[in-house]
Amino acid sequence: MTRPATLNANSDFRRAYARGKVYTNPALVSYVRKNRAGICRIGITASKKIGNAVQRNRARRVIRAAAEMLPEFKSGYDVVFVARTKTVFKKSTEIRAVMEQQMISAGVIAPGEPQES
RNA sequence: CGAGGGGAAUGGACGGUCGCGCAGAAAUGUGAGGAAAGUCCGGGCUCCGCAGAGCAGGAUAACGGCUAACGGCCGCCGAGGGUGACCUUAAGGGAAAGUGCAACAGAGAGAUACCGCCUGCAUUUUGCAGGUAAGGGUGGAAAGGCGAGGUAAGAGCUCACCGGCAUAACGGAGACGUCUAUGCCCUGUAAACCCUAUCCGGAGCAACACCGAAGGAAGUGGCUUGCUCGGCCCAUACUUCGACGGGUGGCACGAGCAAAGAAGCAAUUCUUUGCCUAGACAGAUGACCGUCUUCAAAGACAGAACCCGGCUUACAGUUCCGCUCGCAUU
RNA sequence: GUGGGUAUGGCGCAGUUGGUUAGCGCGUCAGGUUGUGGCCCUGAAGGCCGUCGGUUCGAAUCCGACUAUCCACC
Repeated sequence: MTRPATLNANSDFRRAYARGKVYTNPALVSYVRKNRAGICRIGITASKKIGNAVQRNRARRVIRAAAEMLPEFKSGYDVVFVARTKTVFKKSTEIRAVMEQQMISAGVIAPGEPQES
């Protein structure tokens, strides 16, 4: 998928945490919520618990690279990916497998679609 | 061969595919560090204010130099540590301006008489008065140390020697050193108050300027450093709400980088030539693969946020150049 | 970016113009009391005062560097 629109506002993140569906894994946590904008937006967070600035940047980049390897998301969803401590030590291909499974469960991507990469 | 000490460098290299920030019409170019970190100092820049003055407050502390400046660096002296190479230096102004403190122990902590010694009086063991800091004991520290003279016993009371401090002379650019002379109010503490010398206006790029919003609403005299004096603007001013909001600039050509030469022990400075090398605003570097180096292929510490000079702290592995000590051999 | 605070037994806190041996409450352990438990009484253990270094005769206290954590402002 191409690089989508990003979530910026704190209120959007709070809405996703409060009302979205949660999918957890030791390497990645995903919050999915429908929006009314008609487009798909993605937010990535890496808290101070992850580590220093290098490790937080690394976690964000790995998650972004994993998302770009997946097929196009259905429009009308806000997706928030939260990095965890183990995300830093994973490769993007490992994150992609976890993310694909979570997105299929959420119905954001259809199962069995051919992968772009 | 073993042990150690100093200085310098590197922080995998090259290439391919997909993707990202910035510049560009496009092709394409370019894209994190030695510490970008901590924010401990110093400066540039911007605004406030302004002929500003004083007090308060803060910082620094041998000497000479470098620098835009510094609490930094270089050189050098003193002190301390090490057999040595070398290292540390908040230990490096003033205790002889003044004040304070020195618990416990001890008789007594710049002030003294517990034991002791000596003298006198009373006198039986002893008691009282005076003198005394040589000896005992306490303590981290006890009148600078030690010897002689001297004395009733003693005492820098006097003298010689030694240490410390101050002044003078000589050498040195200076800190300082040397020997000599003279004097001495010779415990420690100034990371206790303090004194001396030097320096410091305040705030920070979320500064600041402009555009837009609605020149909308409410309130009040306000600004100038903590205080005082002095000064400035006066309702077109200031504060709050609107508004933890939007956009543009500030924003990268700079105390810049590289090479060569010159001055200097060095820090550093000068001259010439060449180069342009991140600029985001929720924030750009990721994924996969090949070759080489390697036992092994990335696995150290770590991500610019206005910009520089330092300091401090973190750091896997590797390389290079001097030096010291010990043992052995020639 | 700027400024400030805190760190002391398992927990919550005192103690900082330097002084001998660092206290308090709760908790823990042992004993007593009770038919048993609680309450209560008695006693004990548990601290290199966040780390490293310095000043001093002597540092939880003063000074410097570092670490962790909390807070405020623009």
